[in-house]
Amino acid sequence: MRALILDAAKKIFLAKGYYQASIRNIAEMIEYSPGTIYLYFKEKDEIFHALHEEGFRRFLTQMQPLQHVSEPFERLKAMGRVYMDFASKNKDFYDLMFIMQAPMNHEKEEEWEMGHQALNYLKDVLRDCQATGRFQGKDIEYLSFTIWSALHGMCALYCRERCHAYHDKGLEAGDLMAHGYEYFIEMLAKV
Amino acid sequence: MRALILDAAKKIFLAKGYYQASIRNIAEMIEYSPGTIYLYFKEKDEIFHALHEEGFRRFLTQMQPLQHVSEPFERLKAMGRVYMDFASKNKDFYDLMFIMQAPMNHEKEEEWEMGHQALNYLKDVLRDCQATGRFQGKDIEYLSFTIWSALHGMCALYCRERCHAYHDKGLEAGDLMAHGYEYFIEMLAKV
DNA sequence: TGGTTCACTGAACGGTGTTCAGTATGTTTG
DNA sequence: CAAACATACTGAACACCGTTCAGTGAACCA
Repeated sequence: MRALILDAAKKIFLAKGYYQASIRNIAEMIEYSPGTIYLYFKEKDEIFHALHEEGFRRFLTQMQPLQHVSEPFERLKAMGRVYMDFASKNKDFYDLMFIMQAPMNHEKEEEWEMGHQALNYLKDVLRDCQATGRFQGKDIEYLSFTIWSALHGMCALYCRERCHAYHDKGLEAGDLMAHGYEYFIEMLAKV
Repeated sequence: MRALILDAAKKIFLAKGYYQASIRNIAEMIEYSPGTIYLYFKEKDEIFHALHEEGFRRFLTQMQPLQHVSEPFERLKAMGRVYMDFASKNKDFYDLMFIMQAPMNHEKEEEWEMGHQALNYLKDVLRDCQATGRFQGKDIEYLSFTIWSALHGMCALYCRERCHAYHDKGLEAGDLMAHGYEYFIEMLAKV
């Protein structure tokens, strides 16, 4: 039943966004009464959280294979590409995971476990880079934040349609993301 | 009257966010009935839009003086600092302007005029940088996107509380932003 | 057969954005 | 001065929302 609800919720959440999606919509889709959903989830946020986790599971699944790329900087570049790719192809999951406000209210910070794991992948690869002589003298915390931010910035502008600012130039979002990433990596390679 | 409504709306919007803020709240604050607000604004989105514009007005007001910094790369750095500063000190305006989803639905893209102006400030300073030999061979559109994204990324993670991922390390958001910016500028200087 | 448990319902509560017939206060005109 | 019109505002109503909970019916066990 939980799975049935989550499946419908996923469709509706991702199609309409957190606030436009309603418990009644979800109930209608699975042909149950709204009350039923509350037998399986304490509140709307809890459904959100379950999807949040699924997003991170997918995300980590795509990241994990890259741990086998041995050259650290190559690994870092590959991880970045996968990150951007994940956002492009799972716009709504990305939004849910990194932009939406809804769930963080309730101080459920312990549930960010998977987020920390993803961040650790990044920090690890940066440490490995340092072992090969890159990023000398840089603080891993600050550096990881800088890199994460640069990628997140592009993805967030994309997800929230701020790339339209470039539309009149005939530039399509995918192009922007690809070139933006390329430029950033070039900068990163020189630091 | 419009001003009275906007003033109350600003307080409530910025305190509660777009979706938590209600027309009834605003009406209550100014001691009028909810219906009255609809005599001055077609819908909730229109109030949002008015605030959106005020945000950009403030933003541009802080940017404008920097046009007098003559050395282009110094001007770029100063603009970046002002951008980050604006986001830190006007978190809610920043959210409204660059993250919230609400208003963009209605294809009111012509109203992004001020956004374009801000973006042009960035592109102009980049062209000036190129004239002094920096950023050779780089496309202004892509480069401006890369830079905007890097700053936006930090601000967006800050606004939507994703910096908490660093909290257990005793790192405060302001620190992260400052060092993240510093690192990014260092990278930019080398490209 | 009676009692208990379980899954589910749907009306109800207090909230939301939005509309609109109605009111009450000027202002203008005959 | 009175009648006609204009303006400013109200607040009940509509259709939605998340959430709760008394009640229903079927399944199981004694």
